[in-house]
Amino acid sequence: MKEQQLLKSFNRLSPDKQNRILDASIKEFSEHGYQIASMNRVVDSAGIAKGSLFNYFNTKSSLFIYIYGLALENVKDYLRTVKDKTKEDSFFIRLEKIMLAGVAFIQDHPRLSRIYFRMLYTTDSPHSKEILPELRKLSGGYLTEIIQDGINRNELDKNLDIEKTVFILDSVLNRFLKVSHESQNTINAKHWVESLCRIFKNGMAYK
Amino acid sequence: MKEQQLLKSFNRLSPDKQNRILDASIKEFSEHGYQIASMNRVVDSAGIAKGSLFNYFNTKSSLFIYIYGLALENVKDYLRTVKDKTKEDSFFIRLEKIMLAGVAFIQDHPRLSRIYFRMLYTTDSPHSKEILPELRKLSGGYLTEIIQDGINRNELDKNLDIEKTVFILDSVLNRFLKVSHESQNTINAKHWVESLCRIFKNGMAYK
Amino acid sequence: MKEQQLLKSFNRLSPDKQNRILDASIKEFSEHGYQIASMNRVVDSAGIAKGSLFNYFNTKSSLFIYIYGLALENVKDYLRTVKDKTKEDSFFIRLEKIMLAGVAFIQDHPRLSRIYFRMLYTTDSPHSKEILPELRKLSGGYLTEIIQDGINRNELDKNLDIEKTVFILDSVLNRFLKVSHESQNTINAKHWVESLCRIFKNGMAYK
Amino acid sequence: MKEQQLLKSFNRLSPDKQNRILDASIKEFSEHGYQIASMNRVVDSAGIAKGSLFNYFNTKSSLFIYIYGLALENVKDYLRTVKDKTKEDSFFIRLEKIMLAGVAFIQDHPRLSRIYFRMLYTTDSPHSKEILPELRKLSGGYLTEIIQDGINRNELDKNLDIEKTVFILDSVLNRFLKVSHESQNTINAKHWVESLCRIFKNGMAYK
DNA sequence: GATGAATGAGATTTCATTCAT
DNA sequence: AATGAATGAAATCTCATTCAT
Repeated sequence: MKEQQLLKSFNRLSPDKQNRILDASIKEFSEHGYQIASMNRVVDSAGIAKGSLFNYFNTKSSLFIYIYGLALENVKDYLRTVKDKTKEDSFFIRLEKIMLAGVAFIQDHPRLSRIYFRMLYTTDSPHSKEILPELRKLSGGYLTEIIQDGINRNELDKNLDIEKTVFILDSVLNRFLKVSHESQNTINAKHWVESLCRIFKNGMAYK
Repeated sequence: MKEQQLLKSFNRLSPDKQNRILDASIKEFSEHGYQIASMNRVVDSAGIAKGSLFNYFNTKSSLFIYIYGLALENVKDYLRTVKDKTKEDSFFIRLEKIMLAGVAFIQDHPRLSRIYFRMLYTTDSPHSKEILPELRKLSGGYLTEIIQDGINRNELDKNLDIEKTVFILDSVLNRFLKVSHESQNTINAKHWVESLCRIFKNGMAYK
Repeated sequence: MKEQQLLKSFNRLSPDKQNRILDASIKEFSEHGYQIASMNRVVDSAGIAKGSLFNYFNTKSSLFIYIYGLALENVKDYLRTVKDKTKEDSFFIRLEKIMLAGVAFIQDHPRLSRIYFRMLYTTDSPHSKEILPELRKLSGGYLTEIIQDGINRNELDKNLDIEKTVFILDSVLNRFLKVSHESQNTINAKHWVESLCRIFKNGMAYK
Repeated sequence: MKEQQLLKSFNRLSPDKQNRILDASIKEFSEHGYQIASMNRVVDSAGIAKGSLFNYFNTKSSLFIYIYGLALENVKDYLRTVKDKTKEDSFFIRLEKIMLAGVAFIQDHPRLSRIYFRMLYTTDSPHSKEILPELRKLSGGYLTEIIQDGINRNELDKNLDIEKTVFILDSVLNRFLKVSHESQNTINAKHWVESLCRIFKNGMAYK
């Protein structure tokens, strides 16, 4: 309830001020991670008083959680959108489109992406113990649905161990997006995606 | 040369003291990562004077690099050993054994493993810009050799795109070991490994 | 701009607190010079928290520069005042008055004087490479004007090498003031000044 | 007696080692002054054990005093030599030669010169309270003799106030040498010396 | 005589948070 | 609601000196 009130307080600010604060916070957390991020730098770069920031967000931790929530909302939106858009595609085409949409998302939201990747790979944030499983469950559930669709349409092997298949796709997808993020999209994404999906489809064994 | 002298200085210490310092440092870096790791805590937990630690390692950064080097040596040893031991095995058997050996390594060296995983996934360490590619090259080269062996023996598809295959195996392997590390080996590793390799072998498509 | 803000921050303090901080800083820098001066001692002697001092002045260096600026302003004021007051005097009378006014200045501002002398003679301060020439130019320009006045009024030798004359007067003046400062004004300033000026006037040669 | 023993201990070292230590010490004190000079850097740069340096010189302070004594001996030698060499010259010629010899000394011994100038102008060394008057007395006595010679030969005004004349010459001489030292001898020393001496000789007044 | 490991005080600076105005 | 002064703990690192070997 208190928290609610605080956010109300933040939400009542002028959009311009809200944006300055969000920009500064996203920048800070994406560049430094949670622990090293500095509230001092946030207020300096947002051009507000130090006390004000603590009026809107009681603690550094709660500011972070707010920012993290934003990043998560964005990711969820993207996942939902791309799922809907590819409803009619066959499984492997759909997978390709999902991966390429991820690359595009990273290009459009580099700093939010960085926060998202940090959450996936570090443990220095508040609630990180709860966040990581939450994220894994999110992408796991998502891929499970896609795979189930593929099975239902007779595009995937009926005897597939779904849990392991999800694991493989999730691992490769995340790593691919991370590399794409780190390399600042200089790789040929389309070619990579096609090659990876071909291997998923056919396996590696000699035929 | 100066560096050499410093390490000499550390190496001249009694093995007991060396171990106390290494234990404390590994613990600190594995629990907190580079930036948050505290030299104060290291000296407290090693039971030495603050000045002494800085006599052995000029800076926090150089202590970290030393510890990182240790972790890397251990990983390299393990990789070499398991490759030699599995020379005669067919590709997918070999892959299974490598993965299971990784799980065993993590059980035996939980803190070094954590440092290794940190290096793979964070960017807050000195030289991390150089370290990550170095590690990727290490595991990439390793897997390339294993795959090439498999192709030479007609166990793998001759038309495989090796680079992408390495990418897939590396992603899944790392993620699997990371999960195994995080879950403290409570999962059924053998079952997982078999299932994952079966999918690698056969692919996901309906037949 | 940031600097501006910081000074604002300091200027907003109560005059009493400002003075305690200035007193403590001037004392510290005048007694120890820049490098040995200790921010710890400053906060202790000013009776403020360590963090506070760094709120007002980001760094030791910027505190020093502020204090140095104060000293410089005081010196410039004194120079301007005494020049105006002695407009009508003949050259050597004027010179005497300037020197005696310097002695008085030192008596009134012993610690600022010490900082000023430190800047003239040491190289351990930030920007000291730029400061020394700045100070030399200040006193050089000043003396040049005085001398030029003397020449215009036919009180000084028309063939004087002005640059060298400035050099001589500057050297002796500074040394005289420094000695006066070190001896805590126990010498007979008036007598010294008269004697020195007589030699300047007549030279040393046998006539 | 203890001190004596220590120096004996230092003097018994091989000339090579002595020189390495002296070089390192002179470098350190000339670059940093007494307080900032670091015994650690001295041993590093001399390539000896830390304990050894403290065997030869009990304390940082006594090392400094030894080095300072060296610088002083060098200066005294130079003063004696140039005085003897110019016995036959008339006063103002002699003065010119003394000044130019000073410039040459600085060129030959830049680091000892720096230590000497530091002693003249800073107060951060042990015994600096006693050292400064000692140095002033040294150069004062020296100039007094030279001036007295000039008076005896009827080259200088018999009514000169010797004390003040010494003061003027000492001030200008020191400042001139300091500037020469700082400018790394890029000024035209001969021209400066002649001009300065001409003014000393004739005075500044309109004739 | 030579060595260098050991020490702990002290240096500057950053930090999240509080609270009176 | 907004402000920014105040705080002291904690960070990394340097230092001259001692002393057992």
